[in-house]
Amino acid sequence: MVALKRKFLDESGKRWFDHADVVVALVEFGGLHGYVRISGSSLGSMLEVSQQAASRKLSRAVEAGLVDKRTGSAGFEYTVSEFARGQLRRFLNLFTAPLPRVELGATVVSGVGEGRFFLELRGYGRQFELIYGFKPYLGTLNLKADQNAFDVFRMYPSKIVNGFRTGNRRFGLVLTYPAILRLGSQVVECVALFPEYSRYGDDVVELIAPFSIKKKLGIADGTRVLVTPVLSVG
Amino acid sequence: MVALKRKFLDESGKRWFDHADVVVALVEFGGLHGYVRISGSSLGSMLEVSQQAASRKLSRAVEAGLVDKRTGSAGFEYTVSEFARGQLRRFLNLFTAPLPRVELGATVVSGVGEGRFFLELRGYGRQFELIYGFKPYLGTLNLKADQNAFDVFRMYPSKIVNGFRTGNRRFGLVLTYPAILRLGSQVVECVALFPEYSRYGDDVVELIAPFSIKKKLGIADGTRVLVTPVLSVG
DNA sequence: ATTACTAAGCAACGAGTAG
DNA sequence: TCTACTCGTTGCTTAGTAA
Repeated sequence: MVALKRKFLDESGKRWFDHADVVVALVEFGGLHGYVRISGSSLGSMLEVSQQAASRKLSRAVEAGLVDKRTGSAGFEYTVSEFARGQLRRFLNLFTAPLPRVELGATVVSGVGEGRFFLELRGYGRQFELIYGFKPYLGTLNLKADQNAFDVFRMYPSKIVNGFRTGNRRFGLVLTYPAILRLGSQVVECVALFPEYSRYGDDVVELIAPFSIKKKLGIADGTRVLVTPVLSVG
Repeated sequence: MVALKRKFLDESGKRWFDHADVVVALVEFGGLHGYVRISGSSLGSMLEVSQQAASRKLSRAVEAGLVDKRTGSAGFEYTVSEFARGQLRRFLNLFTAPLPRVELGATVVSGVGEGRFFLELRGYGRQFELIYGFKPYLGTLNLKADQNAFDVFRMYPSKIVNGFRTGNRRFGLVLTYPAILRLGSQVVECVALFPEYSRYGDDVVELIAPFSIKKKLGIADGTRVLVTPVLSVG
């Protein structure tokens, strides 16, 4: 049972917002469309820090690969790196994109039964009840979506189930999203789970409901279904 | 001669990127569309800092007015404040808006002749020459634009003229942008200046060129002109 | 003018713990 | 469980200065 750590955020140190001051300043002064000639002291006066601090911040942002540096005729010039632009694009997308009404196509797959194990843990179970007001059926329905499901769900407000530790074992947090599952004309309200530690990738959705979804809808592995993130259940 | 400090960036401490980690995490977990239930320890595990640090960061972001806090059924809930959303919107604009081909309508106004004084300072003059390759005529043409000119120009890559100090006097930095000035069919390539310290507001554009623009175009106070930011002169 | 070093001060961090 | 306190340590920031 190898659990992978899901990256809710990028790797520390290489996240653009670890160097947000430098990146934002560069963007504000045109560093998105080309190299900007800027000295440590100028950056310092804009960010209201010393020349030394500003120079250091710049070097570190360059080291982290978020800012590109070159030598111009009148000193060093900097621009926002393509790597940082990529991260920014994703972030801005979250900001500007209206909540999409997406019906994710997905195929029912079989889990390994560990969903039951986790749901039985008081640390998780109590939180689910508190947040959603129902005692979940002790088993998850696993779907393999046709695309990256987490990227779709994460645009919605998550209800966070906090992690905890029992004895010497740590259990990670779980991002949960209210969802609707469709099979033909049948509709089930449920909750999608994206655990911090999971055996699955971002295209797998684990669903819970107050009852066995499989039995209620009469589905088996391989059945095609549609799943949609929603703002709230009920 | 009262010089106002132009705000290139927002006030320190109340800038969203001073709390970028918290704001970004909140956005990533849906805090844009409503309150998100999140504990210090959860935020900590996402940002890879301790529970204490995460709680502190949250409180500080709340104090700064960037994050709103409320008490939910299962603990505190947070959302990105409208104040922060405003800052983010402006930032996103810089990022997503294509460089607009704007012709700013403006009226020629008379300055107080201090343009000449600043241009004569070696600290500025040498940098202008180095960057733009011409010795500026010792006087600025001042325009009062019909809208906030700085907000338009700042979408373009700026060439920064660094500040300096002579004796005990400090001279702030100047953001400069290549521009084109139009009067009827006549066109002049010039450079727009937005000094850190200025007597004017963001709707006033100070222009320099290798020659006297006023004489070349035969204009006087009150003449209507059009000014357009461009990527480069020549 | 610039960047970058060192030393001293101070703010932020994590560990432990209380409420 | 949570938040929030203290405290010792770490690491960032600044001033001064060299190159």
